[in-house]
Amino acid sequence: MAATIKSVAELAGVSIKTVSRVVNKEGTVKPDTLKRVEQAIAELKYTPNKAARDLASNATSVLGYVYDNPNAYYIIDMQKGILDVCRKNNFELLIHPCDASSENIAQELVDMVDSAQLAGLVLSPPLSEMPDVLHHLNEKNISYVRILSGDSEFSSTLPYVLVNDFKAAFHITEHLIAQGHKHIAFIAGEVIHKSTTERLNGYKAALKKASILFDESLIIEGTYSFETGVKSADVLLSMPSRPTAVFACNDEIAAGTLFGARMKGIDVPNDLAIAGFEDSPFSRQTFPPLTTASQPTNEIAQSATSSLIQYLRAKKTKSQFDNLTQTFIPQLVVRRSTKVSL
Amino acid sequence: MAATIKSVAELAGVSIKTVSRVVNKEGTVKPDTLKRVEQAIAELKYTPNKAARDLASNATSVLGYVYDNPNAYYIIDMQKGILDVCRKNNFELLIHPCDASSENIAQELVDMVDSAQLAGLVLSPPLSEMPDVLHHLNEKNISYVRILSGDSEFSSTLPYVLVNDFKAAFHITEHLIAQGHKHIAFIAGEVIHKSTTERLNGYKAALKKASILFDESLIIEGTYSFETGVKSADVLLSMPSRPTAVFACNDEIAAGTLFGARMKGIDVPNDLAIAGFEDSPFSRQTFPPLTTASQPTNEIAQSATSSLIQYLRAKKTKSQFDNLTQTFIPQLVVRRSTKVSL
DNA sequence: TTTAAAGATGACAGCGCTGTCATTAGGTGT
DNA sequence: ACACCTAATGACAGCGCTGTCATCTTTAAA
Repeated sequence: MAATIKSVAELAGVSIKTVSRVVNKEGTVKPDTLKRVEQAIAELKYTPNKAARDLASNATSVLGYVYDNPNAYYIIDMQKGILDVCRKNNFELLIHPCDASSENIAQELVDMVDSAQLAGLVLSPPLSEMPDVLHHLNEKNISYVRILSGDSEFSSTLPYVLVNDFKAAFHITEHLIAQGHKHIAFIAGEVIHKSTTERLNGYKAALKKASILFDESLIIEGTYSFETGVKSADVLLSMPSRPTAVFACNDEIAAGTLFGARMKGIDVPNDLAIAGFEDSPFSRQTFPPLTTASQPTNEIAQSATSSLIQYLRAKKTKSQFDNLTQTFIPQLVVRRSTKVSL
Repeated sequence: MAATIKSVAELAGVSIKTVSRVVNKEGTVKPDTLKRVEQAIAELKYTPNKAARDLASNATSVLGYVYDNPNAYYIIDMQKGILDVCRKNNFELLIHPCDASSENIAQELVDMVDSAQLAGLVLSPPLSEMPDVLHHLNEKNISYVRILSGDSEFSSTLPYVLVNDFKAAFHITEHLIAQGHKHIAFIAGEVIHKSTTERLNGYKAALKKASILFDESLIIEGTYSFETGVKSADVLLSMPSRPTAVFACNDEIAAGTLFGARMKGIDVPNDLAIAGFEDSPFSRQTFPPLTTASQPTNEIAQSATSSLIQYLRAKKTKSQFDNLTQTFIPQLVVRRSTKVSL
């Protein structure tokens, strides 16, 4: 049978409470006692029983990662990042894919947290940006950390991590302009994603800086999907004065646009430059490879998760929680889809 | 505070044990008692405390999904399938990405199961096919279900699910032959994946059936990666008598091959037909879209997970476990990369 | 009607830990 | 020497459930 706290205590010649103190790093144990206990733990290969722990301390150590995002790579990266931090802190991770457009998504999440007895939630867009969801969580006093698109910090009791899509989009558009483009189309993703409007604003800002008139007809609304790209290519390429460049809101759209351009025999980047966003693995594998903006998803996830855990600890001990918000700026990656000579 | 079994018992006017019986569907409760208890549960919105349950029953209800697979889509699909079944059965899922090529992967897994106190493991290739890993798990009496490539059932106390890559590869190759190809190259993935050899064997069998001589020089060894495809295209296309078709072991390789062919100005499918495997989302999005074989990953995951849960139940009650192995055959999906008129 | 067997329910210990509070040991100052 | 304080440790209840076994109730057979 597995070792218990009792067997460790006996071997070390101390009470179980002292073992508990060592395991929980309470720090009020004499150095030599500490050593004896640690040795006993090692010898018996003791691992604290999670269930007993949770039960006794009336607090679980399971976080939930809730997502609704079509990008498998993004999710996998997020998961890895969250997991890394969870492991280091003895937390577990529960995965919960869901449908953000569902009628009662807020209730679903609350119920889920309840029934799975979660300590807290990691929310990525678009869930992290839905007022209704946040409101319900707040009401039930559920802890969560948000990853969201934005460029300015704001005050909040709960932790959050920002991704500055505005600046990244600005840089991409500037790059396009630097290649000589003046007619630059913008293909948007779901408007429910704040990233869409942030990226659009970055695009607009760059145009303005270059004194290029913003042309409403060059904006196409769609979803973060390959299909949107294909359809948009169709629309854009049959315009009387067609754009010479396209800034797609993500790589999927960009890949679709590329596909659509191909269908029409349009050469990329000579006849049409295409830029994406997110640096998905396949953005390197299209022909030609896509210019894009790369965000350190893994790091973002880690940062968010450790903030959440710190918050939970502070909450438990009722101590002060310093909400040190990190901001990440996706970096421009130039590839052949926007530049001939590379 | 949240309702406990005690409060439910009081409200229903029964003992806590009876509530426990209802919650666990033991079936030895009178219909009207049952109704009273159920009503009390609903009224108090009672959810059993997982920690207490696990502690008292000395068994956790957390499964682990261990994977080392470069295909994000595959993993996401697997996860969803596993999760669906877990939810229905009140199990939780712990995700554990790992590196199969690591020296002490077996030990890592054993330790992980230990420290996270897992009930069982879901193993997908290549881990499900590594004798050393399985051996270690067996030694520690850890329960697991395997998803693996194979075409014949075999006896095993532990559950497993088969994916018949042989037949699927056979069909793909036959399709290529039907298009008039006689010079068909095969680009292999990691040999550690049994799927690689299964697919190669399917390829060989189809050639044989069509009386086409197997040509060793048309076989290229590589990894399941885009890069392998690019490099292979280079090699194949500079052969004196170059192949007219390529069967790539997965879509990534196929996409790479397509990319490589493009670089050389080779037209697909007219000058070179390319088939992949796995039906990854991007196989639809290359230009031209890839012919491939589609496996119902989600179903496979579900099947595997429910087998595992059944096994665990049987083990707990020491009853007979019927190892009903399911076999899945990936289906041929024909797209333009192998066929001009479509 | 009596009696045994089966069915339904309850009492209670105990799973392995943490929190609370009591106790003991080890200084410090007078 | 004493009281006095702090640091280190231990005793013990109890977290919310399940398993075991005892008890009570019903049903069917004699």
